[in-house]
Amino acid sequence: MPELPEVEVIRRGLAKKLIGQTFLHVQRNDKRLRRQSEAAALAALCGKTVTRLSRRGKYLLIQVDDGQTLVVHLGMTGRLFVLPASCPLPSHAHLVLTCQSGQRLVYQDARRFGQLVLYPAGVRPPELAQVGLEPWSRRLTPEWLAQKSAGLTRPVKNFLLDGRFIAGIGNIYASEILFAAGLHPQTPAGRLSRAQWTAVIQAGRRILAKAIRAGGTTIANFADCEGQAGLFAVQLQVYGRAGEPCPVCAAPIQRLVLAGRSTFWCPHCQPAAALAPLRRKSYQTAGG
DNA sequence: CACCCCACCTGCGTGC
DNA sequence: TGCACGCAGGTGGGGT
Repeated sequence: MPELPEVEVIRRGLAKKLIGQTFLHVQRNDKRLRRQSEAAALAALCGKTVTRLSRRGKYLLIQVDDGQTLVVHLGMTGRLFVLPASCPLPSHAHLVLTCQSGQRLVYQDARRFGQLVLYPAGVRPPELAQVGLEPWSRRLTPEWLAQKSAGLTRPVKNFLLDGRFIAGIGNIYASEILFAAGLHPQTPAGRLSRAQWTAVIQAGRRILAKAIRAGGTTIANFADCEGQAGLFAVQLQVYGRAGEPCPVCAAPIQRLVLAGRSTFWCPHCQPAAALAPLRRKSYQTAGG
């Protein structure tokens, strides 16, 4: 689930159900997460009313009326959903917040790569300081990306996965965005032209927005308490499709591993020839 | 610095 | 049926 679109879909769904709800009971199991507050600290949510749900990159922020903020990260397998009182808890339910309506907010995470940290009022969560620009930020421009990537030789795929630059892009959408932008995933980040960065920004915004819209149909399943099985109805063009024909040109989709992560691309639509290192020079001096 | 590798976990699909 | 293995949507600490 957990790239920006999925977190945003969850945020919107939870906002409808949780804002104004008061937590009457806090239940935390003894399994460690990647980052966590102690169970005793989480108990401070008891009696507090949800005022706001926001998102920063892949982090979900649940704010309550005394100013505390529960910062949630879903890791690889984390899920957040609201269960009717009658529904049994699923396995790997690490945090259960019972509302005055009887509904329960559940954090479930099989692999436990996620985070549940409660910060007091006035404290700025330090992990958010590392989060880069939101994809729709006005500050996200081809010039900004050119500056940040100047001199970097790492593949542009790895650059997109580095949330300190653009926040929220994960392994699936990195491949999808580069396909839409017509860029070979191994292109050195520092060699992209201004036009290529523009294509990355535009493809990124379009694909992420489309995924959010598609994910909207998914959250309803959570509401109906059948959230276990195959969720995201996102139309993936290349991810996970090695050997299948490219939806644009029918060439077989290729798979390669970059920074230890599966990467999918079309050899015809994303030719390595797009490297064009010559074009970079004038652009680098111009773009700063 | 920049970059890569790997650990952190459980579950699922595949092939023997 | 059982088991070993590879793979999985993320992050960040540590090594090169």
